Amino acid sequence: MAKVLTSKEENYAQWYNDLVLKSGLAENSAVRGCMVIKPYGYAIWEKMKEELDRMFKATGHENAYFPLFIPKSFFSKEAEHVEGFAKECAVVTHYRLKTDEVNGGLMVDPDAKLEEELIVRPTSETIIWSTYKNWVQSYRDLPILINQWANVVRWEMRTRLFLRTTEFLWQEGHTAHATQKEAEDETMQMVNIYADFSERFLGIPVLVGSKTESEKFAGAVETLTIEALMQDGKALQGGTSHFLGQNFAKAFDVKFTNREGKLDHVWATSWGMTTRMIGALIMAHSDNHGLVLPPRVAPIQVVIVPIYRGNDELPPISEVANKIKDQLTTLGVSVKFDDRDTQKPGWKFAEYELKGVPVRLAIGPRDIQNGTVELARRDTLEKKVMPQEGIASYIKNLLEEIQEGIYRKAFDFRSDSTHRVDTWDELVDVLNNKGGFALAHWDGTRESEDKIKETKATIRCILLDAEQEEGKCIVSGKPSKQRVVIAKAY
RNA sequence: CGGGGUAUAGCGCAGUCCGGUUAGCGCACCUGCUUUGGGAGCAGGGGGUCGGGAGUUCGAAUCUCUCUACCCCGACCA
Repeated sequence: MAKVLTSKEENYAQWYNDLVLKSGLAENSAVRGCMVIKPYGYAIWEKMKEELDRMFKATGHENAYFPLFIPKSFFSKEAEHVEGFAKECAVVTHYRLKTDEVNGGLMVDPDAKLEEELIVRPTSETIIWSTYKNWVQSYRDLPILINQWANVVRWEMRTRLFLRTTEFLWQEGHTAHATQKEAEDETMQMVNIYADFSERFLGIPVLVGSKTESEKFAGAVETLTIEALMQDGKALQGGTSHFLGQNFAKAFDVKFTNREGKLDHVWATSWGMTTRMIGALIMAHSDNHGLVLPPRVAPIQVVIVPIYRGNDELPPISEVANKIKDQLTTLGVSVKFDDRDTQKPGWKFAEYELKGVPVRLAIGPRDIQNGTVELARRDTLEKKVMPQEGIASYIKNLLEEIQEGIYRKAFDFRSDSTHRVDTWDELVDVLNNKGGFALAHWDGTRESEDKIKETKATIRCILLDAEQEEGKCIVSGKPSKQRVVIAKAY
């Protein structure tokens, strides 16, 4: 096979980039740091969206939409929030262009300067909480359980396709509650939804934990996260779910009368997952032949490739192919019959491998004679000849098996890449030589955390379900009750 | 924002040091024939303001100045 991808072993970052481009998921655009998501990549996003949306609605959330622009003054209301986002905001200062009489072309009309600049949202807490203020007077108005599908802009220094782009797509949930407990439960519920989605749908095992003080969301009391492990041993933060306490309610003066007739500030959460998860999906499962997509997110689950010479051989093949396609469609499987005569079979095999289609069927004259098809699995690259009879239900089951197999493989990789370390030297050894997650005792101080950061790794999270054990901080030697997860990350 | 690099056909590159025919090569594209069970072969063909601007020169992809864009490495981040 012609080599179109740089191998993972040769250069992992290059492999990733090649893969995104060659498989047709996305490409860089004319705009710095912004990508074009191509149809195949967008189809994956639509699948993810569809499933997440279903999960949100099943837990009582509704979709709404808030403005792209946020008045600058809104940002200054929550101190930590400003601090966190001010450095990466795109700002609208004018509302009109005019012809440049001197240099030709267009120029910003200096007479069209805005009274107050508008920020292109990097996240919507501020505009949403300024709105919620008008929606809440009584505990009867609570909870508010809203999600929005949107694009946001963060002016990052360096960008990478899907992993970090200036503009990205995401969903952001913003809920308001009458009690602390209810908001905390919501925060927990949503991080668990992300974990479930990631594992069951994307086939990516995740650790669920809380962020340290220094790593949490700007303006949050607590940030819960899901952390996944990529094949190069680096961690990637998936979704995050924030317990915002009463911070935003206080900043935007959102008060309500509770059951006891007393005035109180509303309790808040926010949670989000982004197109970055497509990057995680790619890096978690794919190989040197291309993407490996779990069946549940694959836009095409089965592709049928006819093999024929001359137009006489095609009709009987098409007949069988269409029959199998219909059977699969009835079972809810998405199928593409690629009968283009502009590409050869070998070309198509390579192409669908690159695109990560889970199951490929090849049907040629031999199969017509014998009543068979050739079935190839993308995840294991196994091929075998199967009878046409009963192939649809076989594939239906096989897709489940593949979904499970992909998850299992990622899970085993993570297990093999998770190391308990008890000394500083062991930590450095894991980070520099082995990669993956290091589980280590930490004394909970900022000083020790900063020391860990000098290795270029960070504390990814404090596991929610970690076992309690006596230990000593690998930095300070001070006592610690449980281990935290340390890794280099994207 | 610091350090390094790049800009020549849709993509990837050579040519630039040392100025001089009509700016090449691979892939892709188009036409024809032969092919089709793992990215086909042969023949023919199309496609370029050499990133923009200014300068030096008889002559600039090549030298000088300038602007712009992008990439890589760091600090920031989902």
